[in-house]
Amino acid sequence: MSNDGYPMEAILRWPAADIAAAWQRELPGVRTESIEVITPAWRIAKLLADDRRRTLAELGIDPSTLDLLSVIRRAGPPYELTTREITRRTLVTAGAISQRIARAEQAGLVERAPSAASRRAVAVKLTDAGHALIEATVRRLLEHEADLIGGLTRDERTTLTGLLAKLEATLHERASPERGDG
Amino acid sequence: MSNDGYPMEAILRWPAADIAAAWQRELPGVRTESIEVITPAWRIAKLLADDRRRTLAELGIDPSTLDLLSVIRRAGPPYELTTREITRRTLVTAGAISQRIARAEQAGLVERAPSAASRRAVAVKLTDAGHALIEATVRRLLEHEADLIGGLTRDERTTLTGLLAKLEATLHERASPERGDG
DNA sequence: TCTGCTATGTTTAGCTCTAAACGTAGCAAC
DNA sequence: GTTGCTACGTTTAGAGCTAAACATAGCAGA
Repeated sequence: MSNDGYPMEAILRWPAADIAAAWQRELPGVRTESIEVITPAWRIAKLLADDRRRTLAELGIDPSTLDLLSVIRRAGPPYELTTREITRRTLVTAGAISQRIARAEQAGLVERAPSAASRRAVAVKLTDAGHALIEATVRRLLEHEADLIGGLTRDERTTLTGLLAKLEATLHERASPERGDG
Repeated sequence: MSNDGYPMEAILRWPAADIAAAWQRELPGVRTESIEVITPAWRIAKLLADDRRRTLAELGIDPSTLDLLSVIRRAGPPYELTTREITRRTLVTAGAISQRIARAEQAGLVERAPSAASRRAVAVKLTDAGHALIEATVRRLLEHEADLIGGLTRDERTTLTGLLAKLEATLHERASPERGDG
C-alpha cells in the first residue's frame, strides 16, 4: 500500500517534549515552555478535524456545510439567520460564509431571501432537504465525538474544559489583533 | 474601517457551553459532552495560528516556511534532512512538503541534493540565507509565544500538558484511521 | 436632494493544502 | 537480466480559505 503521503507520523514519533529539548540543545537558554502547550493543541485540532472529515464523508456531508447547517439548525425556529449573524457565530470570514451559502444553495440545502428584520440583510433558511440532512447527521456526529473523547474521565474533562477556557481568554487578551485600527 | 469579514467573534460571543445547551434544547437527550472540549480546542488552535501568521509576517517569513526551516534547524548539524524525514516530523502530506521545499528553494533558503545515506532520497539542506533567517526568527517567535501562554501558572501548564497528552493518545486509539489498508 | 458614511454581502485573485496519479530508482528473487 | 515490489519524491486537479476590492442600500446631515 506504501502509505504514501500520509501525515500524522509526527504525532506518534515526536513528543512535544522532545521538540522543546531539541531547541534547548540548539539554542541554549531559549524559552520553550510554550511548545508543550501549542504543539499538542495543534495536533489535537488536526486529529479532530481529520476524523470529522472522514466521519462526515460517510454520512454524505462535508465539514463546512455541516457547520453552516448546524448554526442555523441550533438557532431554533424559524431556522433562519442572516449572513452577518452566521459570520458572527463562526470562525471564518464573511467571504467564506458567502461561498459556503452559495454551495449549499446550489445543493438545495438552504434558500436565500430578503430578511424581514433588516432591509439590507439576506436571510438564509434551511430547506426541507437541508433540515433532513442536518437531522440525519448531527446526532450521529455528536455521538461519535462523545465516544472519541470518552478516554477522559468526567473529572478530567471538567479540569480540561476549565483550563482551555482560561487559555482561550488569555489568548484573547494577548494575541496580536487582526488589524491595526487606523 | 468597517471591520468587514472579520472572524473570531464567535469566540467572544458564543461560549461552548451555550452551543451545547442549544443542542440540548433542540435535540433533547443528545450527548453534547464533546462540545466543551472540541470547540475550545479548535478556537485555541485558530487563535494561535492567526497570531503566528501575523507575528511571522512582521519578521518576514510565513508559517509553512518557518515550519520547514525549523525542523531542519533543530535536527542539528549538518542541518540536512531527507524529504521523507521532514514529512515524518510534520503534520502535512508529502506533496505539501514537496511544494514547501520548492518555494523555499526558489527563495534561496534551502538546497536539494542527492542524499548520502539513501540512494533514492533527496537531502534538503539549509543555505546560509536559510540559516540566517531561521536564527533571526525562531527565538523571537518562541519568546513571543511563551508570553502568550504566560496567563497560565506553571502548575496550570503542567496539568494542561498532561491532559492534552492523554487526549492526544486517546484520539490516536479512537479516531478514524486514514485509509483502510488493502 | 446631494454628499458621505456605515452596514451588509459578493466577487476575485492568490495561497496552501489534500488526494491521487505519476515517475523513477533501488532491490530481491529467480 | 528481467520481473515485480517497495520506497521516495513530484506533479496536478480541485477544494476551501483569506484579504481585498467591489457593489449596493439604508441613513444622516446640510
